[in-house]
Amino acid sequence: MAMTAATPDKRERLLLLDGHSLAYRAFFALPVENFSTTDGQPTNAVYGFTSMLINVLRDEQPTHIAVAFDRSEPTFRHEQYVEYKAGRQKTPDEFRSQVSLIFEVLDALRIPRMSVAGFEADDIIATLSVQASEAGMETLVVTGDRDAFQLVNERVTVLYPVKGVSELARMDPAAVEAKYGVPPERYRELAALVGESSDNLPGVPGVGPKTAAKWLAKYGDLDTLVNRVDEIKGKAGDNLREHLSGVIRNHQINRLDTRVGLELTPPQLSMGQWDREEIHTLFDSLQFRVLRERLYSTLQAAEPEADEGFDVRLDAPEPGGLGAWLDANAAGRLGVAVTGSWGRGTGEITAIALASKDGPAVHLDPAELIEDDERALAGYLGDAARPKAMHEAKGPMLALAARGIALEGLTSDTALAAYLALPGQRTFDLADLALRYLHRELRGEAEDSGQLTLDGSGEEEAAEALAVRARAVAELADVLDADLEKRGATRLLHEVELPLVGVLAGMERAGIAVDADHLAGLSATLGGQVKQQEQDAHNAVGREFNLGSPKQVQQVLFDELNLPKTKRTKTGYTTDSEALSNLLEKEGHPVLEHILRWREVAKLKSIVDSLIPMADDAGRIHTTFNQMVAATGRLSSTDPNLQNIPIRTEEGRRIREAFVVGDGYETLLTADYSQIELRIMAHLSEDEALLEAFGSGADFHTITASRVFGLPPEQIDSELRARIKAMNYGLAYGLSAYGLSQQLRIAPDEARGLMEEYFEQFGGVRDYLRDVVARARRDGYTETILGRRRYLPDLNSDNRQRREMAERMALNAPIQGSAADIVKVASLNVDRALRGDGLASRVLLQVHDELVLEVAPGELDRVKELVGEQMAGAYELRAPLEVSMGTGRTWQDAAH
DNA sequence: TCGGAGACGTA
DNA sequence: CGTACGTCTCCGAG
Repeated sequence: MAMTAATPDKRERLLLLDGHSLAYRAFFALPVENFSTTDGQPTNAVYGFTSMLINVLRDEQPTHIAVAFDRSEPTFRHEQYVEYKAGRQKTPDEFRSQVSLIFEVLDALRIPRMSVAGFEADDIIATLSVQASEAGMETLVVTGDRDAFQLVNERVTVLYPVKGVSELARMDPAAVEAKYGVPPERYRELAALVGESSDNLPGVPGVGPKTAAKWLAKYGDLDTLVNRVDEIKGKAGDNLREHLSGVIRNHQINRLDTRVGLELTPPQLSMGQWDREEIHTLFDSLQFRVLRERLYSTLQAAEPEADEGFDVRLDAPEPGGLGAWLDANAAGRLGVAVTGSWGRGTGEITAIALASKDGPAVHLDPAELIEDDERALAGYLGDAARPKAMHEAKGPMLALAARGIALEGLTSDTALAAYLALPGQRTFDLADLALRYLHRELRGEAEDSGQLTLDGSGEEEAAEALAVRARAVAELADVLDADLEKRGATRLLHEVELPLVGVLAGMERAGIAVDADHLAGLSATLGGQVKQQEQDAHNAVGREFNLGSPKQVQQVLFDELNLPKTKRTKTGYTTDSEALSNLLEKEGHPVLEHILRWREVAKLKSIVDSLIPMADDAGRIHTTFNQMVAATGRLSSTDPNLQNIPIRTEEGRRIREAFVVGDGYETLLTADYSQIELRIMAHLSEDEALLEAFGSGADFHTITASRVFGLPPEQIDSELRARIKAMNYGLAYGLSAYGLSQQLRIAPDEARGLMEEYFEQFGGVRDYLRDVVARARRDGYTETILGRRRYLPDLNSDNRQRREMAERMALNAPIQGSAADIVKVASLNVDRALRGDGLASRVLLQVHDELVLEVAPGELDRVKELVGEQMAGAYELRAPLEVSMGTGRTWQDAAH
């Protein structure tokens, strides 16, 4: 950390910021195009302000702090001079929407913000700086308003942004004098002569800082200058005499008031403890990732409660003594921490530590254990009756399984528990959770007391660090148990998420077989097409360009070919497939077809090429399922993502043909839920008409369409059916009439009429959707059928974009989340039933509403029956779940 | 080298 | 101006 002149001393140091002035600076310094959230909320001012704030906290290490804001009401200056600040441009809307976000940042950081009717931020700052000086404090003022220079003295320094938001000029008395030629106490007089256009305070024409400083130097002060104004010669002298009253007025108005009545005094402004959770949530929603990291590294030391670590005693049982140690120390739940590596369905353990929440710990290197101890360890880990807690157990589970060690008896996974408590978080770092829930730093106590020996090779430290993790997990598990109980998520954790860990590990371990030759063939075919389309596109334009660069595509289409502009994006005009298809229809330029086609085949080729090297020696691909990322409760799949393998196009489906049944198995089986989300919507809304439509057994979209249009089902053509199908699905996403009109390419009025008629028939759905949002607004969260919550604080945001986004999330979360609940229960039950019946068939993949299984020879009939039963019976909905299945050698063949 | 932006694959 | 994800590529900032 760079700390030269700014090295903190013992003295108390008050930091005062001018909120509006700095935010306004940031607003114009940072391009709004580059600083917006994905949902379009501009954040350039918040970002710049927060960035400056963090920098100055880091560099100046203040002990006290406040941020002052202007108010919209007129101030005493307006009373003195009606033209004060007249002629200012109206504050841009993009700026105004960010002020409340800045308030949120400050509130989360527990930084007091102050504003007083009738006064400007500068007056508050002036008052506080005087009071601070009297209290013996040093003051730093950060503002983009030069008026503050009048406050500068030995105890008050102004930090003035010079360019952008990253550099602050340190204005102490010497710096002010060097820049303006007058000492700070004369600055007001100089400013009165020069004027301030942004405040609509005109100065003397032709007089700049140079001349003004010269006069003040010659006459000593403004009073004397005014008294002897006749002595000044030349044009400047004439101007001064002519504008003398203005100068005197300026001098009165630019004086900062140092006697504003305030509720807090400088000693009351000490830096408080900020709320890590709030900052997480807020910065997540603002999409400030880098800033959050910077904030944490700056303020980590400022978390006063976090000065404790974990005091763990490490036992070293004799060889052969592990069993006895476990009998003595593992009566209750132990925390288990593991180092090693894992992924792609396998892994390796390098060390393992066990610790109860208040007893001793043990650290083991599995490679060095004698046989007795290894047996004792495996026996303990595999014993379902001996409770354990881990943090992110799935990876270690894979690594243990690779050693032939089973892991049973997991009664908590602290990451998973935290995910249920705070499903919107991005990460569930153990150190973060220890701080948040235990108010402790993830480190040993020895380090704290300085007893750490530095001669070791680091092995001891590593062992202690792992023991600390095990201990932290043990303690955290209890606290999270209590937290989940309060949130009503205990059963969800113990009966769904925890047992699912093992099922997912099994799926990852199994992997799915691929036909390498088929993939290679596809890659070659697609490669040829990519080349061809690229060539054709270049020929159609008459020059080469990079089809993979949206920027170059924009240039070709809109600058060179002068095609009509499409919808705006942050950086230009969109070239997405919808826009290009529209252009193709209207303009018919051949290059459009080639770009679209190129994108299609290039995408497919990239998927194929990414899969090829993923296959292991046995020709199987192992994805990783993430159980803690989706805010709604869904799983996600990475490395590779097997939940987005193409299916919509003929060529896409060719990729599905590459996923095949593996050696020793008879066939693949896919089983999926029909319209699970719509059934859930019918269930939750209890809309009689909708439930009846599901009960009738006929085509759901046709039946609902026939009700809406008042026609018999046989008169519902594909066009009418498609409209209602779009409505049916769109409702669960918070679709608007406008959105529907866009999708169906009909007039907004027509779409609105369609929605009205729909709700006429299915009023229960409308009531339910309304109610869901209202309840979420009141409670702060939505809930699924199994009690999985999603917290949506933005439902009460005063920012419309954010609020409406949160409303759509509130509509969708119970539906998507309940579907996720059901599929998870189904996965568990299918797996359990397969094991229970001693079958060798196994689940390989879960794709949101679909399971893919590999069926062992001779088991197909039993497996089909079992899967159908377990999936349909996973949850009793008022619109009963329906499952359809298909089998085949490949994933594609198994489609149905 | 990293990360944002744009595009696009799935449910 | 319809939710939830992950990955690829390009390209500018560091």
